Amino acid sequence: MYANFAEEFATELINVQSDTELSEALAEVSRRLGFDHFALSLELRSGSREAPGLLLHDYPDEWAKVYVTFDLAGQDPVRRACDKSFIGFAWEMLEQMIPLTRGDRQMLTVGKECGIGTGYTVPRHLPGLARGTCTFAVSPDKDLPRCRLALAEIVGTLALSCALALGPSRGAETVPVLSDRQRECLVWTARGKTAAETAIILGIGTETVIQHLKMARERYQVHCKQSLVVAALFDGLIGFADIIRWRDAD
Amino acid sequence: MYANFAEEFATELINVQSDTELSEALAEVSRRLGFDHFALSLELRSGSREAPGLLLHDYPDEWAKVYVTFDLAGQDPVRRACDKSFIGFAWEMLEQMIPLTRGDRQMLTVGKECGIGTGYTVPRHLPGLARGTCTFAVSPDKDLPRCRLALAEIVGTLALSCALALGPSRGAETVPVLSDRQRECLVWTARGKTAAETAIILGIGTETVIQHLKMARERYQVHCKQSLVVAALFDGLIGFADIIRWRDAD
DNA sequence: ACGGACATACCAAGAACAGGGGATGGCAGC
DNA sequence: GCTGCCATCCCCTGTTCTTGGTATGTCCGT
Repeated sequence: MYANFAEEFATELINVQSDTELSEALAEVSRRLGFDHFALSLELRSGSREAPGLLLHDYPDEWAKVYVTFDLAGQDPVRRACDKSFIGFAWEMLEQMIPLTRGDRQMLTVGKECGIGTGYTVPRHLPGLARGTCTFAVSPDKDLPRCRLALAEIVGTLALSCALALGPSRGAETVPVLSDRQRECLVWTARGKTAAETAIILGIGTETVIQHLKMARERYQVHCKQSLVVAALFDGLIGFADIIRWRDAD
Repeated sequence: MYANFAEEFATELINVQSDTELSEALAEVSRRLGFDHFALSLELRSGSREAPGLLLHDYPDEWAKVYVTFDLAGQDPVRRACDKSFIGFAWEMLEQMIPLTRGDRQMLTVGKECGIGTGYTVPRHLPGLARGTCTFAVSPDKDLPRCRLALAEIVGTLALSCALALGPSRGAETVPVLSDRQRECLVWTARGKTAAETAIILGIGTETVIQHLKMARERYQVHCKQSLVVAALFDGLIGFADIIRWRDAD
């Protein structure tokens, strides 16, 4: 029976034309897989304004309200863990994936009180384009249907692909391009060097370094170092490996 | 059978300790799925220096040699398509995903001549950390085993996860733990807010924000904001999702 | 009940940076 | 030859950060 499950769902998704249809399909399939709730979120990075993204779920109203009003998305440990894994993960694994603060634990507890026990979240990223998650959750008193997690992985991936296809046709993506020198300055900055230190390292003037960083900030339309570093990291212009190794060496 | 296959493979991977073992496991599983070849590549983010990463495959020598000597990786249409999809794709879909140049088509033709007919590639990204693909291919005269593509998706994902785990052993490291308040300040800082702005947002004094950041820097043993943000991002204490959305909103 | 971790608040000196100007030379494309 | 982009350097003003302190009250676990 499971053999065809994924294909069935895939076929179903081909005909999906709207958010609502996708939502209904997901609701049904999550029940059939033995879950009580689903949540799909897709954030598109369109350079422009229009609110890019999609959030479909059938979480209890209470939880949804709490989540939105307190802007818990900004401190959701599940979302953070999504940046660490290629594959879906059960929430029990969170502790092994990322450090949990007290607030994180409390958040999970509040979730339980609102009817979300534990879950399995499928993370997907497209650098510079989109990031998405698809979560399947069960009520507090229940366990995850372990033998269906592989299916959940597939179903989640399919749903996210579908959501992506539903989104705005991605056109002129303007990923800022930095010059080599700008990038070099940026890397050293990310490594924690000051402009003056960077200047010595690169053998140029302090002012020049500041100028490069200034121009880099302009291109990324941010106005401070932190944001610049974060943006460049996210776009893949620089990578952690470029930086982290230098943490003990400096 | 479906569910078990994936779990079997997953169980097998848990015991994998080295590249070679992973390679062998992949070779075997790809045969069982009805493919003739596999290729797994994992690039860990480091723009420069030694290329840290992993390439496992059992492609014909001829093709491997051509691919490497002409540095075809830089112009591989399959790799380009990987930046467009959450889910694995059959190479027949390439045209619908990205524009194919003449060179691209030629490359696919040469591949065929070397014994690689068509394939299914599973792409995965982790912003700032890694980028990986797992491909299952068949000989020129054969078709993809359509009904096993869902399994290939799972198997590919598992293999990539395994490869990632094999990589930089971020094992018994003492990851600094920040208090919730410290983390909040950190998040707003990463979003590009100054201490004063953060203070207003959190409804506390500017000096207090500075104090929190001070203590956070101490715990991470860094002495500037950028490094703090980078370190926290790398450790997963904060995630890109916490930050990026706020780039246009500020 | 006590120590420890946390949140809050303040002070002060000096370094570093953001944002605003200009200015020069090199090099590629049209 | 002009234009545009890049790299380099310089100045200035005001703001923000870093780093070193001190101090109070709360909450939690043992």
